[in-house]
Amino acid sequence: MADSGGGRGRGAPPPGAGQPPRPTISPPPVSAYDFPFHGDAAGGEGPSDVIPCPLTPVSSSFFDDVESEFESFAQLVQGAMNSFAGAPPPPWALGEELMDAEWDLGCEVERREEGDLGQQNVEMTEPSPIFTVPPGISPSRLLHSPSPSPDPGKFGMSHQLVAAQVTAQAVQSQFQMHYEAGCSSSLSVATATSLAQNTSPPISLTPTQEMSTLPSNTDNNTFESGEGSHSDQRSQPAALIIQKPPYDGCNWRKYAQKMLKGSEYPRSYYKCKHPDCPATKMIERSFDGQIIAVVYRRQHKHQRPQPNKRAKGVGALPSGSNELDGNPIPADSEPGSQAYPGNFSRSNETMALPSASERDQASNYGTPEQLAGASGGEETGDVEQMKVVMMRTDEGSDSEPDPKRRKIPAS
DNA sequence: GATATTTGACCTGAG
DNA sequence: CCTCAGGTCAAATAT
Repeated sequence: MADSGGGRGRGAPPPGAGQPPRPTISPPPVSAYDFPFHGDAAGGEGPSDVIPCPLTPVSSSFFDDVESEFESFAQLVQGAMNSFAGAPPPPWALGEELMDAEWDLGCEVERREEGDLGQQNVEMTEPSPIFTVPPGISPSRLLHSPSPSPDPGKFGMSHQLVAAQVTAQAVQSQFQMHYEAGCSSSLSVATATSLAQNTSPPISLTPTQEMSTLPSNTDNNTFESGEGSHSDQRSQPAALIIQKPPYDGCNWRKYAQKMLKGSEYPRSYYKCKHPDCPATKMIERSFDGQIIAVVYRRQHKHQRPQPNKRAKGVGALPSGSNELDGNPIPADSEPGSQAYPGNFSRSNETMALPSASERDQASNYGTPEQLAGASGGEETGDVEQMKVVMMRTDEGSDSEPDPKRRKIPAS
């Protein structure tokens, strides 16, 4: 009710000020264990290495926490970093990997909540490297990053948040690297972008603008920049860039936007336009328009549009399939960015111009098999149950009925 | 005029 | 049982 009243309107406030150079982080290969579920939903082709979607719990609390427990937090981060550091930063296209992984899983990336984070935290500390911190980025930097309003009391959470943040950063960085390299893979998932970019001078650990630049397939990702042109974005990271939700291959319709309590950024809710598709996704964006986190919920019940392996291209929509739902591509869908990953299960090859969207898409769609399975009734009897939580292993995610379903009016 | 987005209200679940 | 927070709906508005 009233919560949304806060900051509605995703207006994009003035971009914060300049941002520090983006650090480079190379995400290391992640083991499937990261994704407890989905083993091969993809149809078997799924990559064994799955990278957890970097959903970063973005919220002001993060900063708060961080600040309050700065030291501890630093330590925590450092520890995590150390672990990561050990992993070799393969130049592989993270985006693709991610995509595949997500896709295979049909992954529903779920933003880890505080509680969930706890687990994450554990993982972070564990030897299993979620990502490595390349020379470009120094953990110390992260550690030293200033944090805005401290909020003592949430220590535990801060760690988790931090961890998540770091992960996200890593991923983001990676994506960016790819982009720059010419790889168009992008991370649609939650990347922690500068959480505090403008809001506060805080943590510099966020590669922020990366996201903004990333998708830049110029034509595909339609960024809404206050004024700037896409080209500028590349060079001007600080510019206010509003990233549109990544195109997943299906059309999403924004049906709501809300300000979360602990978050400084509003969360946008999108629904798959497909009639039967219960898939929804939530995107958190910073005021700058950067995507901070993307969470997918439920799987698409419909078949994913067939990507004709056409690379993006403005007119490269997959033939006919582009209309995924028969609807014109909404702004959110990022017209033009349709490079669907070939199949739900795999898309690497197709990704000529993978954009964040692709990844996104992958994450939501079930692979054909999955889809079928869903209907068939494997465990997916209901897509809703498909809620796969990236690291949430403790909860019975499968038993999740429907997060919050509004009661249906009797009439 | 149609479609998409915005926004307040409502509902549900968790604490 | 109550309150809080999150998620969704639907009307209003914008494009």
